[in-house]
Amino acid sequence: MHGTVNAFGLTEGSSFWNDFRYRRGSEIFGEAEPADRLYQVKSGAVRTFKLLPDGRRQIGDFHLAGDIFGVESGDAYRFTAEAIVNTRVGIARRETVFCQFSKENTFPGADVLKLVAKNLEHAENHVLLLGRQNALEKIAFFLTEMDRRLESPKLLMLPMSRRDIADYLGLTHETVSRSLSLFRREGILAFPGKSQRQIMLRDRSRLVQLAFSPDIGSQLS
Amino acid sequence: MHGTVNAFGLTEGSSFWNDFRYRRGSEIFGEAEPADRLYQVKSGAVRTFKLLPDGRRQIGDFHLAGDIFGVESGDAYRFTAEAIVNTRVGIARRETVFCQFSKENTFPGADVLKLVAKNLEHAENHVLLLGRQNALEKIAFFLTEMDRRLESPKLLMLPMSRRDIADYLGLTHETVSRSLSLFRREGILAFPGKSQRQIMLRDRSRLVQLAFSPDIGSQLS
DNA sequence: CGACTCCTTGACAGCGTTCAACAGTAGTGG
DNA sequence: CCACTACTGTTGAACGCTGTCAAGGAGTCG
Repeated sequence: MHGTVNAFGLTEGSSFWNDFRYRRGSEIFGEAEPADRLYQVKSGAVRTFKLLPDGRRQIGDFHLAGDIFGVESGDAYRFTAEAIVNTRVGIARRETVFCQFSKENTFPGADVLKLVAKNLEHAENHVLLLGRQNALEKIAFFLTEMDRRLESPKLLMLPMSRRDIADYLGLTHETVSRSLSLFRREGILAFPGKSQRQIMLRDRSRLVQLAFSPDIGSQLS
Repeated sequence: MHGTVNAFGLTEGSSFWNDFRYRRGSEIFGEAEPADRLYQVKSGAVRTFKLLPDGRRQIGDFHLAGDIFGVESGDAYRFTAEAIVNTRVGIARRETVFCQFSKENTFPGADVLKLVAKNLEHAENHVLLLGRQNALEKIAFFLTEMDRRLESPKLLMLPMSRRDIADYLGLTHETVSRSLSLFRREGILAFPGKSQRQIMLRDRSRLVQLAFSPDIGSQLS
């Protein structure tokens, strides 16, 4: 075995990751399908979501370069996964990965536990966000989260559409658009590029403050 | 070791559970406290929740007789736990339980993984509920969930208040009350007892249908 | 280049919240 | 056991946040 070992004990650049490519919008795996594989984003981005019978969609999480997704402790995937943009993905058979873990660790299962626990923590925070925060707080929180995960670049290059953001935050794409426009008018962010998905965060501290203050929004014009 | 082994491999009536009692409303553990214990509800009910800085509350889950709670893979609790009514709780030191697991299982970690995975699945469904369902769907879903967990009794005896339900579903207590009244007027449920927490489900199939149909609600008077 | 999709903005509607009042219930203490 | 008090639940009225519907322009992918 070769390659460097990351925080989850998964080797990067190792032989058991087979590279695949997905066109934007294409499905990587479907809800309720047998969960026999594990995935890692090499480049691009992925959304995992659930659908209600009438088509309403709730995105559970976005997966960016380096993220592992498709981790299940049961037999089937509980989300559908789609490529948001053209994406390169590493795929490994579940048994292969877990088997290699067993050889390397005195406490097999610890690493899959760590991955599941990370998902749980994210979902728990997501519940709080969806249940008790208003539109402006949600947008502020989302921007802060993406900024952190993309390591606070000069310019935030979002791979996802307004509708994706809406389906992640429990809003409509119109409300997302309006909230971003409001923040722009307030000078909190700017769209310096041609694409509206390139966002410059001009006041990160203000954004963090807004993420947990329901009333500040109403003070904005 | 004695006692029967349940689905999670935790022995019931076993020696490592120390019994404690909590008055209704009292705190069992607090968010961010060291997570060195594991809990099981013997009788009564518990709520676990997060608070925003300004006091808004989001209940993550209710724990009923038999349920295990306080399972963490990290160092600290991520929720506060309170007794909803006077409650008897079994408490075990975390190391004790995990240690006993190790002796009994060839795959240590599998059982805590199972518990964490169960929490994750619940949180994922909760995200869908909060993000994409309206008030009537939420209430119908909640009643169906409680009915299932209490094993479809003749009369649903809810331990929690309207406000608790509201904070679980991301609503206000007034909206919860109004929705329940609407269902009562429609003959879907009834309050046969003196307490409004005793609910008789008169049409379970209708309730399940309502839980995933946003438009049916508007057809009601 | 052309046909999409994506994003923004406006006008309006409606769902759920907010504020308020009141009745019923239950817990507390004499 | 009863009276007191606080909590709980219901309902009404008005408001406002967010959704819905619509249109138009910008961007992007093939």
